[in-house]
Amino acid sequence: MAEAKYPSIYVTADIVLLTIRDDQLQVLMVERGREPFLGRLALPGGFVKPNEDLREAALRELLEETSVRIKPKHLEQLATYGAPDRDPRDRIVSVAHLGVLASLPEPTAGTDAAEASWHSVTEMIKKRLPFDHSAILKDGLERARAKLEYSTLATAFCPTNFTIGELRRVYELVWGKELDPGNFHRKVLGSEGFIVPTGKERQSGRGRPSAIYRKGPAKTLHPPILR
Amino acid sequence: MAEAKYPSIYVTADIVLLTIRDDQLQVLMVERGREPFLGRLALPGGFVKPNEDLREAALRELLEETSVRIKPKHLEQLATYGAPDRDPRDRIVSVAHLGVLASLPEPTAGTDAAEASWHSVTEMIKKRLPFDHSAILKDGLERARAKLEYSTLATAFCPTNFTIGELRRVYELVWGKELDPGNFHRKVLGSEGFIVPTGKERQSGRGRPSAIYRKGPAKTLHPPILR
DNA sequence: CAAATAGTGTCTTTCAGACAATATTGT
DNA sequence: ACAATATTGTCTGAAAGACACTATTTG
Repeated sequence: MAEAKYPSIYVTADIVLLTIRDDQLQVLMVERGREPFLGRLALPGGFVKPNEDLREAALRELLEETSVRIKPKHLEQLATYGAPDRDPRDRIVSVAHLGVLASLPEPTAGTDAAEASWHSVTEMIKKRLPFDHSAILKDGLERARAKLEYSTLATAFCPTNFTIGELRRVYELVWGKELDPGNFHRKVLGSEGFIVPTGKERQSGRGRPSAIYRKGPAKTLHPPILR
Repeated sequence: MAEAKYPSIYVTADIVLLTIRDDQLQVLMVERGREPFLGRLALPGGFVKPNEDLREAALRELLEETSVRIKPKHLEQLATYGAPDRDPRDRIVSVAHLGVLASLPEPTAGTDAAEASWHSVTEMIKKRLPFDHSAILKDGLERARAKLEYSTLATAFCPTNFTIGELRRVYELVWGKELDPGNFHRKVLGSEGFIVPTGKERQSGRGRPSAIYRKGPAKTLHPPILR
């Protein structure tokens, strides 16, 4: 093809990885190990290899740049950011991904050289992040918010077994507003295939024990759970 | 950065441009002028230039490859396709876009070398298109279908002035099913800022004359118009 | 018992969808 | 008058949201 006429472009895969920790919506960030923006907090990501799919690249970078061993329960492409000046040095097009994970047993961890750490999404949204990572994070958050309405994405924030109260907390933290426990309960159970009972009960804390559920087979919610 | 370690990748911008012509949902295709797949029908698109935004590239390719002078009323990024083997020769990542246009006065037209022509979406969906263009077209169609529900995208298929009947026809053709005229009428008028009356009336054909509307200021529909 | 959380019941409003009825034109 | 399209009206059922109420646990 036109190899000479069209100088190639560097392609990276970045990822907005969300989880809920300490009753907070958090995002995984890495401390940049090289210029530009050395030492600054940025979204994890890196160059796509010649024979690698975009999704693979996002997953690999997650493993390399951070010590996140467990794969995200959910991973989807978000959007591609390609403004010519988005990187001050080279022309780099970034294919951003959105990932969602249940809170890990081991908190931050940091085996490799790169420092990976969880941060409050609210705080990261306020900060000015390097490159166009502020826009990417904002878009990722909005995507997650929107998908809670009509998809079963919320279960990706939960461990295998969870209570309706925990699921509700996911919605509350991502949407940033409290929901009526009673109405939520009914809506979730009324949405075909969203969650299935395990038969088990109890769990933690004070108050009446709750039934324990697992993710159901549904991918989309009928009817949806609106913001 | 790692220029040596990470061989660059070619980036193209492709576009699924939809319109309604001859009471049919149609998509703009070009006849490929070079290998691979020389002579085959494919989605318009081409290489992103070094200092060009992705959106710009999509628009430029549309102008270059086809004689579509008028800009699409709507243009958004669809998704990025980057399977390593999606192009049999080089590693090419394609940032696909979705465009929507009102039916042009001049039908196909074809000034440049490349042959551009409108085709029934239904037929193109059935066909096996080169590269992964079948998947891209399918995704583009699904995006358009979904966006009719909660956005004002449908008006992008219409000229400046249109009747509710014409707007309904957009929904019917994109969704592939007939809608109740009465219910549609009420829903559209009840959706804040979707369309505004021009005061004018009449238009064409048989039957009671219809009021003429223009696109309103709203971007999203409250309440939505569900499939 | 008080506080906390889980879960159920009730009521009002909104809206979707089916379908009937009326309005106004061209043939 | 008839066919076609626009527009309005009526009814039923689903679901959202507010909120009261019951159930069951811990402290």
